[in-house]
Amino acid sequence: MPRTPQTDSAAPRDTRARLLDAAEPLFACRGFAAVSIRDIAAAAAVNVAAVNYHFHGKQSLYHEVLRRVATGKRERYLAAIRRAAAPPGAGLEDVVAAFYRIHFEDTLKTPAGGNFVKLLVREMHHGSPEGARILQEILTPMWAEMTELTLRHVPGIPPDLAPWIAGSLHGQLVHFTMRWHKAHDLPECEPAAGAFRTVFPPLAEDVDTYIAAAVDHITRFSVAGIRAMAAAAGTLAAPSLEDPT
Amino acid sequence: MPRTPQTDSAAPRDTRARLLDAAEPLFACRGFAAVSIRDIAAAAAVNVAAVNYHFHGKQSLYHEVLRRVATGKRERYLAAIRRAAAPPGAGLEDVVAAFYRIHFEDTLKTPAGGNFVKLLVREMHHGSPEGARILQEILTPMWAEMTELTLRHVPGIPPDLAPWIAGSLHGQLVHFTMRWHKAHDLPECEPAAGAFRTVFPPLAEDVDTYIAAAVDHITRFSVAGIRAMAAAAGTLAAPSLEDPT
DNA sequence: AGTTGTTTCAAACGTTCGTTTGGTTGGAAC
DNA sequence: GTTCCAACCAAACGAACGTTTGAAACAACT
Repeated sequence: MPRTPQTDSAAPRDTRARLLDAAEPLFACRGFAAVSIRDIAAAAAVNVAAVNYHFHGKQSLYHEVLRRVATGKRERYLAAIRRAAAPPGAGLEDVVAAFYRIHFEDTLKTPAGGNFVKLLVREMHHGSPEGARILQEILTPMWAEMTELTLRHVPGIPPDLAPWIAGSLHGQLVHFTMRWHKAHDLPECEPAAGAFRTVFPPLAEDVDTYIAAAVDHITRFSVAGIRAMAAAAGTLAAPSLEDPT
Repeated sequence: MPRTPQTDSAAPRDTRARLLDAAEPLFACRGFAAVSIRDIAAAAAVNVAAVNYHFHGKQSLYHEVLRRVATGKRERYLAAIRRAAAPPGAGLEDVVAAFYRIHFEDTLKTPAGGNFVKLLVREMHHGSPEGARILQEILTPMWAEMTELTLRHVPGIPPDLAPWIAGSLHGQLVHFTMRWHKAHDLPECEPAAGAFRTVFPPLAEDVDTYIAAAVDHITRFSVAGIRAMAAAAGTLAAPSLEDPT
């Protein structure tokens, strides 16, 4: 039987939840290997053995963090999409802009969203099969729906071109998301911020200004790209750029 | 006085060079922390102490690897640009396509280029200030020239829009570069390939097919985007998408 | 009060890591 | 032949890590 915790003082939350809360930003900022369970235990103000008691080990704690941020992101996304409720006469611009705005608002302005995208990028670039599997399982349907909803609004896109367009959208999304975090996060989280800002100068100092400009740019840039793909696909099947015969 | 090495047998290259050659793919695939100097020494078939003798330690070896791949990339890029020699009447499409083709040919088809881009992405996402500084110092002029050469061919782009366009180009470049590596590299280098292929299905099985399709797509998509930015900038200063008044 | 089962903790365990040590090798300089 | 020194190597060192241990603390129940 679970006892009501509490030893003596204030309000010690469930040790398990405190570990998850403490581990999430640490893993997001420094990665799995660079965070020791002693760091996590210290941040959560609990004993090191608590990690192996409440979870089976460091790996399981990390996987639990991944599961939590992924499901959180999915739920916030679904809620935001429901709230944004595409108007009847919405065009491609509106849909693309709405998706990007939802993502940036969540990812750049909330700690949970920021941790999610950092863990996601990290896991996709450096991760274990198990970690990538956890994220992929939770997020794949959400991404598929995003792509499908976007491309539904432009006719004449052959199915084999859709993943290319989705790739261009995703690449820009990741770039402009990480660009903000790399340049504006606390130094303890982004130690290489200086060099990054030299290569990619900050495009705005205020979050809301950045989001507005980023949504505006990506939408304009991508909608033109998508329309060009549709137009080219409408004229001939697989045109080659350097063979104008 | 450096003696000619050679103890007895065949042709034992300089131990220093062998360490660099062995360390480069290991660091590129697994990252700095996940590679031990014992791994490197074993791959180079030398003693572990050689790392601290020829370099000052693991970190210095890693920085030397970074320096070598970055300068190698820059030299190959300059040679390729000189070889590609923009024809007099070259349009925006030709310039953009040439840049992407040069990059993909180097990054997807040569081990050195593959190691470079993996180390670069890793260092930009997870790196130390010193590592990022090394790469930034060597690559910044090259990237600035790439952007300048590209945007020179389209008039009417205000200077403050250039970094946004460069970001869109860079984001797509990284996405489609890593997309190939993640899906087609050896399992020992990409352990999460399975999950990655689920989220981002492979777009081609042959490298040359992939490069041709990627260059074609990114060029068409991006040129349309760039032209749209130029057109919008030509009509009004900073038009807002959702304020059509 | 006593028993039970869960939770916490200080301490230690065994491993792996980067680095250092002390000594050997082997060709070049005298 | 002797000296010299860069190069190499087996072995060990100290630190940091993830994990385990055994006992103490605590609330709930009889």
